[in-house]
Amino acid sequence: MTQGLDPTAPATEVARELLGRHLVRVVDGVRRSGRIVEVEAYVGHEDRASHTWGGRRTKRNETMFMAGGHLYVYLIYGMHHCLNLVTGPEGHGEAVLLRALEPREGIEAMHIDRPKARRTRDLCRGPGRLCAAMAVDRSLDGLEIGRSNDLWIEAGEPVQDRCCITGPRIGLGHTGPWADAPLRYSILGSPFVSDPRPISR
DNA sequence: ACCGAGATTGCG
DNA sequence: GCAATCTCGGTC
Repeated sequence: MTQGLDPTAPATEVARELLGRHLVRVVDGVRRSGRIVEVEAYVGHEDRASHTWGGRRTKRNETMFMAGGHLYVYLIYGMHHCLNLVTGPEGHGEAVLLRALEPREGIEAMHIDRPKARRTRDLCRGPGRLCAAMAVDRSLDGLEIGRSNDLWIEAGEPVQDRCCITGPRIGLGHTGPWADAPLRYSILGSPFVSDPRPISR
C-alpha cells in the first residue's frame, strides 16, 4: 500500500520520497487523490519545532511516538486539521507534515468539503485545506497508513533531484538557527505549493 | 484556574 | 489586520 516507501526511515528521507507520490483517500466509495507537492520534516525530540521536542509526551502527540507508518492528525488553532505521516522507529517522535497536494481525482467531492475554494489550485494548498479536501480529521489519528483501507499512498510520478527544492519550514518565525533548517521539501515550480515562486534562474 | 502562543485560514 | 477557538506549557 505504500509502494516501496519505508516509513521507518528518517523523516528527511521519507519527506523527499513522498514528493511526487499520490495520496489516496476513499470516502463513501468516492476516490480522492492528489500528487504530493509540499511536505515538512519534523525530526524528533531534538527539533524545537516538533511537538515531541524534549521528549515531551502528551495525550495529543502520543501517536507521534508510534512506529513509522502511523498517521498523526492534530487540530491546530482550534479549527484546522494537520495530517502527518509518522516516520522512524517507535519512540523517536518523528513525522512528515503533508502541506500541499495537486488535486487529481475526486475534485468534485473536494469542492463539496471546501465550499470556499473557488479554484482547483486552492483545494489542497496548505495543511488545513488539504485535510478538509481529503476529509481527514482526528478519527484517523493513530491509524496505520494503508491498513485502514481508506487512506494510502501510491507510486505517483517520481521527482528528479533537480526538481526538488528545500527551504525553511513555514510558520516558525526566525527565532533562531533551528527555525531556518531546510526541512521543507517542495516540487520546483509547482503552482500547488503554499508559497509558489516563479521558476527563476 | 487563567493566559498567551501556535506546523492556519478566510474575510475585511 | 484580525477572529475563529483546541492544546499545551508557564504562571498565579
